[in-house]
Amino acid sequence: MLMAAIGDVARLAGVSKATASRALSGRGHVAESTRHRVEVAAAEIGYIASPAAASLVTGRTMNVGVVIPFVNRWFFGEVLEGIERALLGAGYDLTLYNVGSAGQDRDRVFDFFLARKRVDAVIAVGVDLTERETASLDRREKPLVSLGGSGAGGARLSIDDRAAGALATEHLLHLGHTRIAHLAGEGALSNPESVHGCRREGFLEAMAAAGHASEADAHIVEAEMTMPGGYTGALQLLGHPGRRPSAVFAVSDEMAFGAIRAAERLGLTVPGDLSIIGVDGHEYAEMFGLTTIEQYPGAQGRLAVDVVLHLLGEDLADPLPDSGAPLPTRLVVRSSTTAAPR
Amino acid sequence: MLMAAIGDVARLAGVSKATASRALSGRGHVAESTRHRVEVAAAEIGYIASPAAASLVTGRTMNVGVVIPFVNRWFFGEVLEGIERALLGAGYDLTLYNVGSAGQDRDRVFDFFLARKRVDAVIAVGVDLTERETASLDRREKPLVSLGGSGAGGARLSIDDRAAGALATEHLLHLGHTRIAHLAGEGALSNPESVHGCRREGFLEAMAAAGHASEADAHIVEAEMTMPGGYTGALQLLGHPGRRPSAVFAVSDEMAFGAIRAAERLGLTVPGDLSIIGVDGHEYAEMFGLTTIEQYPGAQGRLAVDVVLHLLGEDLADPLPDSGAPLPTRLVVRSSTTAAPR
DNA sequence: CTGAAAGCGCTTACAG
DNA sequence: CTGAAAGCGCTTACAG
Repeated sequence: MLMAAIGDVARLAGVSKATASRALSGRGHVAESTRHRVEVAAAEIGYIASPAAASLVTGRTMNVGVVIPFVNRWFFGEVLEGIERALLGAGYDLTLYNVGSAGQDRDRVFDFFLARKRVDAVIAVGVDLTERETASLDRREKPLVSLGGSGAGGARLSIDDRAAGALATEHLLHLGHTRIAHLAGEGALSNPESVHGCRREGFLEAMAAAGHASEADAHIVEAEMTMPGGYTGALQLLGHPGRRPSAVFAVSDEMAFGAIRAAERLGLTVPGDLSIIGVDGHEYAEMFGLTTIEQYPGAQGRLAVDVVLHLLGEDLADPLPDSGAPLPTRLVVRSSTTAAPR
Repeated sequence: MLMAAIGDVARLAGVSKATASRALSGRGHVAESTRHRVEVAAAEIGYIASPAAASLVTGRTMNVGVVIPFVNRWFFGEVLEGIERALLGAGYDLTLYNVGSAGQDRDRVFDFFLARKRVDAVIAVGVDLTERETASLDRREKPLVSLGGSGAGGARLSIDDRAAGALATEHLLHLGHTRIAHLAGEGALSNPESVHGCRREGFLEAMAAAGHASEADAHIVEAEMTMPGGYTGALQLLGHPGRRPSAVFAVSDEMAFGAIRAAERLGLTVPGDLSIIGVDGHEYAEMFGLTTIEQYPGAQGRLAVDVVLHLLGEDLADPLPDSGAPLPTRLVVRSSTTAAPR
């Protein structure tokens, strides 16, 4: 009684376990009256199927693993919430693997945790996957969807980070700025395929196209993609006497917020003395008056789930959008950018 | 071959499935040489046990459910990361249920997802649990640890929120402030058992003890516990002509950051015109120069896991600290608070 | 539309 | 120390 099994339901409803199973799962034909009797019986004794038993025979766990390097940075948190909601809605569980850069923990997750038959599929968020990692999932025939980040294999979803970097830069160029600095993410130079690497490329391209290639190179500072990272990086950029930039393109909104504070600390007004643009559409952007290239991480997470469900053979109400097309972004101009001082 | 079973390992090692199982799990006696042969065989064919099969017979899933209302607020994100790391280290999976205030989603999580035999235990973070919810877990004999939040049943871990609120207020009183406002969390008044409800109580107690009871009541504003919430709330508090407070106790650091920006926007200097104190020890606190009552959410998450493992009968290396004792906090004074203007 | 039987891949008494 | 057998709780061909 403590843990009613399907046999108990069957007995109470006066049917076989097979029929009870069919009635409850909705697979296979069952007479309407029978189904009703089974449902009543199940409700009466509070029957809930054992996922382990079901999984053992069906091979499906109704569980999706999510590999994500951060939980506490806005973009990642939003994606995670979007994924969770969509998965829950579809009756799936979400198993969280919070692992970042390569290392022991990450190997353990891929080699042990994900290799077991515990998840039906994997969503990797902002992870630069190694060949070994994708191959491992491939071998186990686990569908893989990756959102942002680099690596071959699996379905890939991402905005056009290079275009976003170029657009942000062009916005500043368009306002007449030429001394434009870039607050880049750590490893942007050494890892050009990464999200922040691509945005840096976009910055350089736009600057080169406008004839400021040499200017650009000298004005890139890499820092942690957080508000304190942006603060520290911007202090470095703005405190240097002489060639102070008149505009900064920050690779993320969180860094841009830090840059705003750094400017204020140095007595510079934004945007009077310094224009600042970010990328993300962070929920604080409005409060900071930040011009940014919005993206929609919550929707991205939900889309990743749609793709996963599709790969798992679930019928979806809505058709999937064009695969391969970059995810939507939008330039939102606020008060942190203005025309270059004459 | 694609998915090697324990029978394959046994055959290759020339032993029975029972022996292979014992050798691999470490339960029961196996000759050293036999164990070695089995391990070699398992490694050779890349054998990984099916958790579903094991769980079906042992009744253990090696999986802990975490119920958490936010992922993207600093305290919650830190707790979640702490829990994840500790669980992973102990070989457990973490299933994430991102549900907040009561509602359909939350009922579904407790009635369906958590009721199944899919998790061995539950950690609830910052959730005010209803009796029905704790009873449901109790009935299924699922250990429950809750961190912050209210509700009977299960092991409870939390800082002394009332004391934290009182201490923050006393710090300001000690500096000579009397017109002290409180930026409270939403629902602090209507839900006095909640985290922000307790901190509000502490504020009122300290103010009353100092003879400023009537002053206090008039200076409480409730807002969302985020930076924009703090910004909006503080604008309201500070923009009102006449009786402007000289100090603000914000229920969380994130709100305090918003209050700092609001003050600046209104042309007030911090701490010259306004002292501000928060609670949390947010990673941005140093950058903002914020005086705060630190707590240690990462360590809290790890501790919650220790308690859960203990309840699950796992032997722990370190003994558990006093149960019942509040979790540690520490007043860290920075540049956002100073003596009251004369 | 329904039931009897087999089987998913493990672990665990029970013998020896 | 090791093995044969039973069984965890489901689902799914296979019959009827």
